[in-house]
Amino acid sequence: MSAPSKVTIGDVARHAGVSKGTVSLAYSGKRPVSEETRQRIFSAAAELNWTASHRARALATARTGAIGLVMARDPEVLATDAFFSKFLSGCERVLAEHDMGLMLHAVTTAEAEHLVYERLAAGRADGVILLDVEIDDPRFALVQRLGLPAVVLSAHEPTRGETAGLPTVFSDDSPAITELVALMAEAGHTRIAHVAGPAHYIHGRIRQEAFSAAMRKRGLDDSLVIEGDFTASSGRDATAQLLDLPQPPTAILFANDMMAIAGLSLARSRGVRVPEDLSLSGYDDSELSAHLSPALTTVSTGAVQRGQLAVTTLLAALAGEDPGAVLADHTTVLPRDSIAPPPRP
Amino acid sequence: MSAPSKVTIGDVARHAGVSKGTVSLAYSGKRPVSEETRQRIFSAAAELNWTASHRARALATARTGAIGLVMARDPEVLATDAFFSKFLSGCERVLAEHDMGLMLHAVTTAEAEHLVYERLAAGRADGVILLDVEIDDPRFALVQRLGLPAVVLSAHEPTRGETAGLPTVFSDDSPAITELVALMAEAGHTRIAHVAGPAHYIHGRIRQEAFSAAMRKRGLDDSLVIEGDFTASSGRDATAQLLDLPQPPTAILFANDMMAIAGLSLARSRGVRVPEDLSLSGYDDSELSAHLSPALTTVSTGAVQRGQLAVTTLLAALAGEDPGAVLADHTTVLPRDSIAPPPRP
DNA sequence: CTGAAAGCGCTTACAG
DNA sequence: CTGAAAGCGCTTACAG
Repeated sequence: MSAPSKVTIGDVARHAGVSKGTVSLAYSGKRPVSEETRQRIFSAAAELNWTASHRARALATARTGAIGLVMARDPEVLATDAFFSKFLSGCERVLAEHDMGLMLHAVTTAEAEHLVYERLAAGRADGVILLDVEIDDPRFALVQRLGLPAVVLSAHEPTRGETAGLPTVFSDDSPAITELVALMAEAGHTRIAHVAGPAHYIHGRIRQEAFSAAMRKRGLDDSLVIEGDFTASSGRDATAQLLDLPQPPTAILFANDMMAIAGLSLARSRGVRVPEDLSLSGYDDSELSAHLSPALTTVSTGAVQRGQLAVTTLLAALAGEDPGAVLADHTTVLPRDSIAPPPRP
Repeated sequence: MSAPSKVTIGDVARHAGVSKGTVSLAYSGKRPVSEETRQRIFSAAAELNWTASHRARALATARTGAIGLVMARDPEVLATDAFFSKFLSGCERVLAEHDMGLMLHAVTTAEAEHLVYERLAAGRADGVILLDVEIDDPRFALVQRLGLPAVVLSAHEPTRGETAGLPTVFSDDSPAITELVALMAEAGHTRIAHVAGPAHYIHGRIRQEAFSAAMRKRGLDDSLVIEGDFTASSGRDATAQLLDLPQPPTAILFANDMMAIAGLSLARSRGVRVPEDLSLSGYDDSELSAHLSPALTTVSTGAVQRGQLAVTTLLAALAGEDPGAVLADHTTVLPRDSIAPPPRP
């Protein structure tokens, strides 16, 4: 059990009777190497149990072989977020193909976040993906100042200048919201409330705007909106507030599953039947939502595909292309049992 | 916006009129540098906007400055797992202090997992933390063969040889389970069931063994055990199975919150009142559990502290110490509203 | 198809 | 307290 892996490309070269350059070429395939010497090299490497040092390669190629991802949300919230781990797994899928890795950072303050991006830019990552983007997000300027390649993940098609010219992968959250409103309205609901996500997030704002637009287009009152923060606790509180209204809504559209599930639980504990007395919908398609009783109508956001697309787009940018704004169209409403006609008055 | 960061330590040295070595020393403090030249160096660096290249430093020091973490669970399951993101945030806390990062990999097959460890060992990480450990986990031998420093996270004190001599951070899951059984038994329950996690995981097995031991010690029947897989879907199915019994249990102890929440939802949809007709408990303290109605009695596992401790321990191992087995004693039962006396027969 | 050599940008003995 | 130089282990023009 003595320290292994001290064998270098030089040892392999010597063992195979070739130069270090040839060993390198045999693996990279960047120039032809005769079949015979290639075999000699491979068996020498196998015999010596050699693997190229990632650190040396990184310095020589000026590539770290990793992308950065920084999560700036409270870990408690992240914990129950259906999006992240699926997104991560999508990223990993394409990173693995390219022999790359993912540097993950969790921060809780703005200063810490700033620092992390500086460290990433200093050679710990070749580029980053920007999540939970805000209006005029300060990170847009930061990554550009740092010369750190980045792609931003957004919830709608960026208007000009909105993402400061950075490559963007966007899904449009609006159609799904419109569809949910339609589902509720067509079941006969007229008093429909929305428990929104924070409006400073683009995805929070977009969902709320889509809700209002859809309601108004049907001539319905769109004023029943409470802003939550994606946590179960805010979902529960918002639901309590709505149920306490003199004219409580008969349907509530939540901006994510966690808030919806907490709301569902609260409603039932008050003797409000779901969906007979109250219809509900979530957003994000968490595993729980499908296995609740009743199962929660929600929206699958194609988080895995967005992860894949985000990485693909970042790699394209690293290769010198300008990917522009690319659409991820995997958002789908999943109608389940939590929406039914409203009770007779 | 031309490519920045092409400024090197040599530029700074020249600008400050010193050697590259002195610049290096001024920052690392590994040898004294006169206050005056230090200032010259710092202002030169500031003026040129220089930051040391992480890649070059990594090669020179034979340290990557990152630890590896590989998640081998289904992303759908991870998504709703209360443990990971808190654990990650704990890791980050101490990594940040040491100017280090975290390489995260998500894999779904055993081969992929094997490959990931080889890549990590090739210089992408200085060490790894082993999660979701199994009996005779093949990774123990793998990391040792690869010469990859590792610490394992376990759910009980390792018996000799169990973790192959690797440094181990363990929390003992047994006392919390014993306490939950006591809570239920003292409320008057005798037919208590357990919906377990997979027995091939150490934490799954330990919780189940603790359940059986606690039940037997009280002279209660410990045979009502169903093995789930930590998903909401398995929690729902197991609960259905239990409620369909001719003599259904009056209390169910679940091995994690997700299964418990799905079980709670199913029970109520069948008209079974919680906690009046059925008492329930979870494990992991997910954010949702506290904001459900009724709030779920569960177990806080100190995931953040365990993350911190795991990294601290790994850093100690990297520094050449032998940390042995260290106890993380932050497991606490959180009594809430989901346990009450059983209904009168 | 292959070799010898320079270079990537730091750190760290070795001298002074 | 400081400098000059070697070294970390690869890759990649440059020659042949």
